[in-house]
Amino acid sequence: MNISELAARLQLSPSTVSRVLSGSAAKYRISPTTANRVREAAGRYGVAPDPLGASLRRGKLGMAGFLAPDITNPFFSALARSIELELRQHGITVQLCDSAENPMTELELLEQMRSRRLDGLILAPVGRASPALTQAIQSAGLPLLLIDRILPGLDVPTVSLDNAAAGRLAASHLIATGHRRIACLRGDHESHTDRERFHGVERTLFDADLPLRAEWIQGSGYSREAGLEGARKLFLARSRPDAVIALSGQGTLGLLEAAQEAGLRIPDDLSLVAFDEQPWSAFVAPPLTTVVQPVDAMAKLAARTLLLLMEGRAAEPDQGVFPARLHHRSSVMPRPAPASCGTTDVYGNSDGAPGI
Amino acid sequence: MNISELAARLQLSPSTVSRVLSGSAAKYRISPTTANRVREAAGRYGVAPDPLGASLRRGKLGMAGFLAPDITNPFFSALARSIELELRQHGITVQLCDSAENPMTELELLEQMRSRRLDGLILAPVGRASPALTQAIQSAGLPLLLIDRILPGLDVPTVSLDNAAAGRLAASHLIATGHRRIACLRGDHESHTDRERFHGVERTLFDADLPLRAEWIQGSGYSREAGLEGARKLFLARSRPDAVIALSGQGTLGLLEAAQEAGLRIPDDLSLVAFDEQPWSAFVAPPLTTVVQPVDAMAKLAARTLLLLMEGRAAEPDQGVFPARLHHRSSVMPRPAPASCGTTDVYGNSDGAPGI
DNA sequence: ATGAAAGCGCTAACAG
DNA sequence: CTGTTAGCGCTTTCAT
Repeated sequence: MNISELAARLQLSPSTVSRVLSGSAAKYRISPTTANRVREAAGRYGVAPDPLGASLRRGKLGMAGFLAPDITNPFFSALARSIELELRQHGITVQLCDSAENPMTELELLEQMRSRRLDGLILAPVGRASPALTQAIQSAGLPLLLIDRILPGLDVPTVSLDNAAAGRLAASHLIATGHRRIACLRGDHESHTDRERFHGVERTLFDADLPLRAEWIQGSGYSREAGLEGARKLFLARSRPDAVIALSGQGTLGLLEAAQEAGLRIPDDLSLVAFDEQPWSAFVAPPLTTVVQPVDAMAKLAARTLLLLMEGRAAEPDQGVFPARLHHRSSVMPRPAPASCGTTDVYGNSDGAPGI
Repeated sequence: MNISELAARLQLSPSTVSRVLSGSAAKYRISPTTANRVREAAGRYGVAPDPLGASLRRGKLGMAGFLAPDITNPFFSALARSIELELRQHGITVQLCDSAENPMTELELLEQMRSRRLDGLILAPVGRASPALTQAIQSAGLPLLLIDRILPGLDVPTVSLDNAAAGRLAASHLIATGHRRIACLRGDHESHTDRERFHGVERTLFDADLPLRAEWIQGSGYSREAGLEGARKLFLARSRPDAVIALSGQGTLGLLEAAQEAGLRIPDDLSLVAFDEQPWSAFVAPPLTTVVQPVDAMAKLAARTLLLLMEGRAAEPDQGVFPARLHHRSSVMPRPAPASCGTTDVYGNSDGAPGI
């Protein structure tokens, strides 16, 4: 039964019933008697306004979207949960979508959400800034906000980590603990996030006069498989690194797998700093020193900013860059300082022997 | 711009444009000339039928829902991804929702989806079978299918693991490897899933004449925190078990944490079989022997069955119970058989000394 | 091969 | 305080 039918049964006009049921009884000064009569009947027959009709009429859906690149990644599922919580508290339902790290899917989904006239969208892009995507975003015509992986050159409010600083943080820690042969397992090179993190690492090593050999830069992609493949290559490097920074959470899983395959012990053979704290970070062997993002704070800011945007207000600028923290555990083993300025190799593994 | 405006510009009626754009040009024998003219203009102006209007008119949304109890749990996020993939291939968008293991939220979300007139719903319930939930499901009035956690006494198509058999599988393995003091870290006792798994374990131990002390049954809830708390109690047991079966994936994380706290070594001090293969199962210390569910097959069947249901056809009965497999890794350490039938305690830990 | 018209269920402007 | 009316954007008879 719908509002009109109920109205008929009550000998009232649909308007009146609508007003009561959509909570504007007071505003229209519906008599308490009528209001109660309506509410009672609505309850009894299980009548509620059909959101479809209401949305069509109002031009509002009461629904925002969150499009994540990988719902399987704890970072994004945590983000999703927090965003949903925050938005729901403000009466906004969220439609959660997963592009599975696939730019095509992402584009389709984006188009879908646009055409469904969502009231707003939080987008954590796959990270590949294609013209099509840029275009789709710019012409989306709905309040939109980017989170985590940034698309540069796009004038859209944004919530993200200070990725360059995070890269520096990881590298500095490794340097401070005596590592001198620091490798990097990257994510998707085309993503701004990865580039910034890498840039931070690179810069820090450079400033410390430490080499960053080409064979120490591996990995291309955010998947576990990409991490596995990259790490395998890394472990085949003729000159073995004494530490590695893994720039992606899923990639770290691949690294762990490769290390297992190769019989490489962490941190004895190789120290590891891994991006993204994960539920299991403390329990793998060894417990991982991680770069942790303030997921909750980021989600909350994103949600609130979107709410603002949806009200037509402008987002406050520059609130959206968060600092990373290091969570120290045992995947980093301090290395003794080299005897002197010479090329002495304490670990005897710079002789070109392939790693394990 | 919408269909009518486009029609006006083309000097056509909205009907014609609608017919072309919704793919029924052939059916109505629209002349190819007109059809192409429409398509070209639609492309140029970026016009597509507004799903809202279409849905209202058709009474169909082209959208199904998946309501998961914990999107943060890899099992459910994997499920979500597979379901979405399958459904999207059939032109159905899926709205993914997360009830965060909260029955209230679940109820609200369910009500929402009902009122939004989704075309179908796959529900992985939190697992607590309240009358309100049962009622909501029965009166949902949309094609609905339960997955993973079953609500008994509800005549609804269902896809699930053979949980009792899975429990038996885990217990038998432990018995076969010489364990005689087998504990169980449960999930939410009110969920059918947990009960069945536990029942399988209990029954197997009983049949093998093995004791199952009350203090060896701990844990109540699917969260990691619940697992932590339960495991702590377990490790305080006056009589220490030589193995534990963890009935929930998130709970296992808590167990691992508690073991770490207590300085308990797995599998030396305690063997572990954990439910739900997780991305990290192979990398924790030690790599975990897990009970694995055929997630993909389950998701596919669920999606296909829902599709059937949405076409008004009945689901085939009894296709929906899947067997579990054991993935052998190193968290189970074979125990030597006791010398004889006596009470000899090889590990010297039945003397009532607290765990640790 | 196309158009006119009705109506999906709702709400908001306007009228009383 | 309540009703009337119009129309959100679309699809689908029914007509031609």
